[in-house]
Amino acid sequence: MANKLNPRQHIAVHYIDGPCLVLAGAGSGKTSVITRKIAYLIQQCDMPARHIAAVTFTNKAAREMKERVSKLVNGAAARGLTVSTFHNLGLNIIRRELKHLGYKSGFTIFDAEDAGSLLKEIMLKDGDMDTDLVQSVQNQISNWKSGLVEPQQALEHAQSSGEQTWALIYERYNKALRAYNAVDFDDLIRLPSQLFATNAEALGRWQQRIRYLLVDEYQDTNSSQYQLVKQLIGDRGALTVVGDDDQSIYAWRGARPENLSLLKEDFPTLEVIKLEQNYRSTARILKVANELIAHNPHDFDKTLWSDLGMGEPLRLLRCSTEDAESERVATEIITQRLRRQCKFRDFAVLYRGNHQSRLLELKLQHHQIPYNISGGTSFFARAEIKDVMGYLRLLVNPTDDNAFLRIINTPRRHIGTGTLEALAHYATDREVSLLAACDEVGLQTVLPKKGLERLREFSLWLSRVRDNCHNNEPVAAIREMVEDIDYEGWLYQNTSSPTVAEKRMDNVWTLIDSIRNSLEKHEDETASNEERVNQAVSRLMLQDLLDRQEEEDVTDRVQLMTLHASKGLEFPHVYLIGMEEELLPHRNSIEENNIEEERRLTYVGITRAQKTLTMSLAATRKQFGEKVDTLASRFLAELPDEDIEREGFAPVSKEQLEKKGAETFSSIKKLFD
DNA sequence: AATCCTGGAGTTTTT
DNA sequence: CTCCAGGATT
Repeated sequence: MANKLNPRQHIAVHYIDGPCLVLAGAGSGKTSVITRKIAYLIQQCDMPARHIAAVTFTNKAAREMKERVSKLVNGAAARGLTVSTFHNLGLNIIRRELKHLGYKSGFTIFDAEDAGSLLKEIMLKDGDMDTDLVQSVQNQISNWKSGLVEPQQALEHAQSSGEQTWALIYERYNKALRAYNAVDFDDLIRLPSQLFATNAEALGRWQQRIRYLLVDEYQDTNSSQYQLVKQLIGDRGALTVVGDDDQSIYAWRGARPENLSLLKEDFPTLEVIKLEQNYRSTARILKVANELIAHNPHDFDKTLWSDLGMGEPLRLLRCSTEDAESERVATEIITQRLRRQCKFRDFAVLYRGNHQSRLLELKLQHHQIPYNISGGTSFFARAEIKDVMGYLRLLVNPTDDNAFLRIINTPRRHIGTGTLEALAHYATDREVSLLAACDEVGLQTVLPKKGLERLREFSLWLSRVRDNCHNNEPVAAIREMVEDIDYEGWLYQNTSSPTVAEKRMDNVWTLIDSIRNSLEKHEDETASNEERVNQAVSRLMLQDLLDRQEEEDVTDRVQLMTLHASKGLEFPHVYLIGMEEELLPHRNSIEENNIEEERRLTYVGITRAQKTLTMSLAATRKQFGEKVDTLASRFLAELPDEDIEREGFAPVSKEQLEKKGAETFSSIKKLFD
């Protein structure tokens, strides 16, 4: 958007005299404000780009922002600009301050799965606890970490012996991470913030480096992220944050929307600028959205408006069953596409829970409507990627036992559970890593010859790969490694069809290719091969360079996604399905009395629509096998009647509805024939 | 090691 | 109902 800024946007971009909060409603051009402000700082304020940092929550947002900045500022001037996720910024800080943090080069970043298995191990060994609780303990630890609670404090505040046990596990977990030279995702924020609290010199270095900070989606920050922001800013006030309290939908994973209000207290000179002009939706859609969200309490009042015209009324379809609902949406898309002369990609179907997509998929397939589901298994969660990453992680960090266990028998090396258990036992006793234990002399006393031989062979092989990687061309060494283990052959053997195996192998090459990219892009003459590979792998562990992969199917397809996944996106025609009590608002949220967040979720859904919005519900729905009568969502009652056309609210028999569906469909079929 | 059976649960998700 | 994990069975 190189177009003109509106007056409010203009103020937001040019205000640099102090901390600045931009309350940016949905579709009000917040990304423009951030990118234009970066350009303004560089071009008009002569601030070197390397002293500016912009922080977002997702890699995708960061990428998009980088692109938009580079269109505004010429490449040379933008050199050194930091646009990254919170986690990536944290990673960079940790990397630079390794020695002050007591970590060694080549540390590992544990993902949720790794962290979970580590916890499980701890709970089995030290606590003799029910492993069903692993998930809950993991959540609790994440909450503690993002809420800046140290194990010590957790222990002190424990109200029961149960809580005490959890706090102790938390402590052991942190110690174990250090032993593995590993950090988890929360540590990427927590450790820098901890360092800055205790080490004024380090803080000074980074305050020197970052002289202006911009934060996107501020309502999604958690306590430790806010802490980090405050530390970096100090008393200089060189801060712009952009956010929308009405779009806070991640409180359940630690986000603190009240961080927006806290800004006013922590920065008394805070300048608050509201962006209320919406460039996305019709006035009618905004009117409905405004009415809905007005039912939530507000610290900041905000009313979206647009000059895109009133637009069509919204529609609300009440179908007999969830089957009829999906069928209706599918046939609607066919008719509307023809009537409005638009593309499949102009339609999005939004829903509360992933399971709601299943029926929809069936119906869309049946009508041969191309669609795309966002979510599901990400590129990074794929087994083949985790396997190869396991090798890379072990290459970079020999103490990474999780990686060791993942790959020791992938492909098969005929090392049985008995051998591994003995190895693990030995390693725990000596307090060395599994890989290191393989080479210890004492091991032969506890292991059969064959098992020992195989372990030694593996260890020797890996150190050869490591040497090769450090002394020669790293990417070639990694390719050789993958060929050496005949991963391809293993894939073909262990996959149902050759085409699937081929695709998986493609993914592996993509992964290796992105390492090549990463090494080229971050060419650091001073760093050794080892250091460069370490850095590339740790970036990969944040799936930084990889998730663009998923975007390449932005062809002409209907978009299916959860309400959560839809945040930040927009579509000409939106279907919001399942507008029922217990679904939206979700049953659990009703129980937890968390209606406000559900209302915001609905608000996010409504404000995705540019031209038309159609909501739907089913009168009955199968729940865990049995048919249940549903209740219309309470949110529907909060919307203005005069802007919504209702259909299916007079008693309509199932036969009639089906007939209607069939009629629409056959009339369309004629058009095709 | 691979497969079958049983029981329990059943939101949202990024890094 | 449908999916998963984990145990039991082959």
